[in-house]
Amino acid sequence: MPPKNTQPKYRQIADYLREGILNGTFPAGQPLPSEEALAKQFGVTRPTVRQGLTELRASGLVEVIMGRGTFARSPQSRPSLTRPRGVRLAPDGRYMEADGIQWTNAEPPVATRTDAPLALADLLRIPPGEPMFTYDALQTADHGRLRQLHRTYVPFSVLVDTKHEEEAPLPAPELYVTLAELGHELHFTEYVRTRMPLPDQAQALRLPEGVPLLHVIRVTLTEGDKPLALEEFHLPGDDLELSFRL
Amino acid sequence: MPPKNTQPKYRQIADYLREGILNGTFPAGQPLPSEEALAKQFGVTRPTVRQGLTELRASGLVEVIMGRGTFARSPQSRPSLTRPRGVRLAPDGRYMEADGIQWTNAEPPVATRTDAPLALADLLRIPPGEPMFTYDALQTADHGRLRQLHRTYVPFSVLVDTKHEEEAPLPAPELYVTLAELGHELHFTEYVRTRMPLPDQAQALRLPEGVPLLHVIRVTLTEGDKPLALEEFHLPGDDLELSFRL
DNA sequence: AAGTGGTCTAGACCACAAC
DNA sequence: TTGTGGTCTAGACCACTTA
Repeated sequence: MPPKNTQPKYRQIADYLREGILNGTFPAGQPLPSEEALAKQFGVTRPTVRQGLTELRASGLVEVIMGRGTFARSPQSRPSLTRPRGVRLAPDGRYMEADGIQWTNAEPPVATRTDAPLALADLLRIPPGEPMFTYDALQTADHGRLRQLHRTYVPFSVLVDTKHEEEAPLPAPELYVTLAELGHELHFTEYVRTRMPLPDQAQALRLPEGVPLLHVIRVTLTEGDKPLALEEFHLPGDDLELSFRL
Repeated sequence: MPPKNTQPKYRQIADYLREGILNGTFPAGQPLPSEEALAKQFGVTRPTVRQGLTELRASGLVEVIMGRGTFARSPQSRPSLTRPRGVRLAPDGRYMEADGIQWTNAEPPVATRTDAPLALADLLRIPPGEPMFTYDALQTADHGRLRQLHRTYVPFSVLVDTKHEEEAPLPAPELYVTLAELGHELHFTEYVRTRMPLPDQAQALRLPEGVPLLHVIRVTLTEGDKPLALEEFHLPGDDLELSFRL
């Protein structure tokens, strides 16, 4: 038996379209041929065409607008926004993000208490299960065009013998002032990961199909590298890059 | 007419399975019910079940092994590897990656000349179209368990009046020595992006379905912030995180 | 051999957008 | 009204894995 070296039809269709999108035959923003037209062109039925298109959607190369058509997305172009990561200490004792973005909470932030899951306990060097103050916020800027999910964790143990023992501290950037007032010189480490969003994350961040998340964990440390607090950021992976000075 | 508030069947199936994966009903590494079983359970046909499973695949929650079944993937757990980003200058004048990983080229690296595309010309502050030395390598470490795509760009203009005017310089880390010998004190900025891989990238990095890429651009600069060279890294987005000290 | 997922057909009917 | 994509059926046959 000769080896089978033919690709499945739906993949040939996907390859044809991807090729066209990357080489400019199907320019970004322009509609692809309709599913019906592709079915006729390739001599297959519509479900087969759709199977190919599903691949392109999952890889973010294509965007579907209901009732209008399937559109090529700009692929590997430059992100429109670069966010320098860092925290600056102003002369007045306040802290500012290096990117200078002014966020507002889309909804009132949710303050709760969480027991530290293993992964976070590890980064905070506290026992798993230790209670933490938790802040949860969906933040927007630039009239809703920028979005991020922001979560703050402060272990109870960090705040014993302070006025915050019973009352939740404010989230960053005020949190940094609170921590600095405990007598520490703060510094920060960030951990960057990526993954595909869950449906609720995709909705909150208005992510198109096939667009991953950037997941940033920022740990606030003392000068002696003792972890004080942890923040989680979920950022849209399209049209955004982070920059770090090494 | 009452508003239609029923989810499509395939999405109900996807939600049911995703829920089960996240809450432990379907533990990571364990097989989900077969497509046939799910079809019977939900009273639908197999294509409908598969449409739901396609969603979970694209979001990386599920892995399919041909002939064996569909398996839950560990979702948001901690990555097994943290790579501190940075470059260290050893006393002997050599440079080392902060993560200490020793990479070997899976295949001989490909040296070519490229004309600077707009996005890279911008970061290197050279005119678009200026020729650059280019190195391309698929690197592995830890017996092939770690993989990264590495590309180096050095504009011709940086190397005029040096012995490398005609002969391509070696890629990093030797490149840094070469650049330092031009009399510069080097520093580095990294830009982090994410996106879904193209098929060839997914294959080279052995990425499972639904796993995004980390795309890191490192620019080597003089003490006066003049860009000298640029490297691109494509890293698997699962099971890996980058860390940066701010 | 039995069980799994992979590919594909040939339709049907619906929801949405533009004209 | 027409054209687009969205959902779903009821199969068929194939390829791969395990026993």
